[in-house]
Amino acid sequence: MSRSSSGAPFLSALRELVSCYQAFERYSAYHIQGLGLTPPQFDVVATLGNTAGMTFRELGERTLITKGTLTGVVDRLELKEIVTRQSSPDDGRSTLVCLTRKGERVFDQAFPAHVEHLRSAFGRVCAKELSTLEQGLRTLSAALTAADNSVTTRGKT
Amino acid sequence: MSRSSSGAPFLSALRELVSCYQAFERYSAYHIQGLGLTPPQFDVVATLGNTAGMTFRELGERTLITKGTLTGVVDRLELKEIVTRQSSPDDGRSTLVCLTRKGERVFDQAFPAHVEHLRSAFGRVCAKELSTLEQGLRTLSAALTAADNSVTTRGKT
DNA sequence: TGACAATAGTTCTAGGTAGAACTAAAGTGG
DNA sequence: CCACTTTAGTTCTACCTAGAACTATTGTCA
Repeated sequence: MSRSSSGAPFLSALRELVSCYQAFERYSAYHIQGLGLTPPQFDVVATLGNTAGMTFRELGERTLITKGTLTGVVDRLELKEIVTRQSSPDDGRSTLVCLTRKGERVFDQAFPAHVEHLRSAFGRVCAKELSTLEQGLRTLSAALTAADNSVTTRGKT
Repeated sequence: MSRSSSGAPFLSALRELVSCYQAFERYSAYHIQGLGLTPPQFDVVATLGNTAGMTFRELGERTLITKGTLTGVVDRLELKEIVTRQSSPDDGRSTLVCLTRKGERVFDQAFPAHVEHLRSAFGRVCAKELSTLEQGLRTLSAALTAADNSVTTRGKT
């Protein structure tokens, strides 16, 4: 999707979106890996922080990781003794994922440090510009979602 | 990286960046998979289109796919008879990747269709807003790159 | 020209990804 | 109460991913 010279003006905005996202991922992942976690693992730990645990379903909704993938991510966090699986008392189908004591320590140390890491990049952009950017992204997201709906619902009425 | 409520204002811009990118990926991938290709495979085909072929190195630079990954992507395109590997006449180390005749047909059919698919989403956003967005993304990319450099070069002077 | 460094691809490892098929446990409606 | 449907997780397949180690070739320079 990294097209170069081509006839359509919107493609250059698109290229910028992709490369900005990749720059963020790179920057973020660099720090997270220094903590001994992968980005999805960090995402799970950050989501479970300061909660009493949650089901796979809930965890998947918040992290945007699909359930099949989540099984593996939680497996590896369990091996590292950062989370545990506990069967839900009120629903025999669901499993609660909770931070262990060690997991809480990881969260308390890693989460603020990561936010600080991000701030040291985002802080270079003035607040006004950041909010304009956020608004533009919102508009584009909406356009993509709208276009997506009008394509994927073709004839499903 | 999909943090919810938290103390820092820049996190909401960040969330928007991630979800916008994901919306784009979803929208784009949906169409590409309808063509029987994966997004990286399409990226390779689109890059090779209207060229006489290029080396793995060049192809990797343009698609932002690292060489280890590229080997596998090209393997699968070769199985589908969309590209071929040819050893370079002037450098015994390098391999040229070229579209086959079938690959060219795929390109001619898929590439304009995909640009059109994208236009039907991006066209919903006015040109002015799109260009403001592009500028904001550029600024943020630069901030991320700058922050990245000042972190990864720690003491490497 | 002969050691040594750089470069091009491949291979291997560990992990993430979606989606489909599967199992078990709840709900639901007759 | 029993079939039927839905929901929760797991498993499986096929793919992408980076990065490190490896092979083969080429360039360098003394």
